[in-house]
Amino acid sequence: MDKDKIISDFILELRRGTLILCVLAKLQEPTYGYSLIAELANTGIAIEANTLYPLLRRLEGQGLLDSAWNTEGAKPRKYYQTTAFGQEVLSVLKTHWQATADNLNTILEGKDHD
Amino acid sequence: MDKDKIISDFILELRRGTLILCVLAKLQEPTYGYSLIAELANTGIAIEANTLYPLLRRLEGQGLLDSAWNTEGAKPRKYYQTTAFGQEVLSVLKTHWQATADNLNTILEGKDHD
DNA sequence: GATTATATAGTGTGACACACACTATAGCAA
DNA sequence: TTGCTATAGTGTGTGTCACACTATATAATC
Repeated sequence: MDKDKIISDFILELRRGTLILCVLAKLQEPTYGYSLIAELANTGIAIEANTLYPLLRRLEGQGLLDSAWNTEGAKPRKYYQTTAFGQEVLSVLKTHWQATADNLNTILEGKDHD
Repeated sequence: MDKDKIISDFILELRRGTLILCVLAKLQEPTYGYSLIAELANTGIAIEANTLYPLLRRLEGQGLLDSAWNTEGAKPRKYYQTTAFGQEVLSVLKTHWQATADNLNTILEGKDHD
C-alpha cells in the first residue's frame, strides 16, 4: 500500500466542504469561473475547472449563488455572485467552521478536558 | 428547498476527513471504540458507533492503527492504537490541516493577496 | 427467573462531493 | 490552417460518512 496515495487521499477528504466556503466567500464580489480558479490558486487553494464548474451550478441550484452572462468582451463570461441566502448560509458555516477548527486544534495539541 | 437541510449537509461535508485526524491523534494512547466515542463527545466531536467502527477497521487495514482484544474485564474490549506509520501520516496531515485552515481563514476574513 | 437496559462491536446500503478524463467553442498566434 | 488559450461545461467512478439494523453478554429490575 502506497504511503503517498494514502496521504493524498486523506488530504482530499480534508478539502471537502471547505471549497464551498471559499466559493461563497469569494463570490461576494461577482466573478466568473475561470478567473475564480486563478484567484483561489493565488490564495493557495488549487481547484480545477472540472471541480469548480459543477460546484458553481450546484450552489446556484440551491439558491446560494446567482449568475449572469456578460457578453460585452471578446469571450462571453458567466459571472456568479453570492445571494443573500448564500450570505446567510456562509455566516452559519463560518461559525461552525471556527468551532470545528478549535476542537480539532485542541485534540491535535493533545490537551485533555478533565 | 429546506435551508436547515442545506446547512446540515454542508456541515457534514466539513466534518469529512477531520474524523481521521481526531482518531489518529486520540489513539496515541490505546483506547477501545466505545470509550473513544465518549472521549470525542467530551471534546465536542460527536461521532456515532456506526461511523467510528468502520473507520477504525479501515485505518487498521491501511496500517495506521493496530488492535488487540482485552478479555480481562467483564466484557471483551478491542483496544486500538496508532502505529508508527499512523504517527507519520498524522504529522503530515497535521501540517496540511494547519495550512488549509490558514488559507481558509484568510479567505473568510476577506483579505486580498495583491 | 424473565425481561429489559447497557456496554461493546459490528454490517449493509445509499447519497453525494470531488477527481479524473473528456467535450465544446471562439478568438488569437504561428 | 494548425494549434494554443480562455472560457464553460459533461459523464463516470471512488470512497466516506450517515442511517438503520444486527449481535452478544452482563447488569439491573420486576
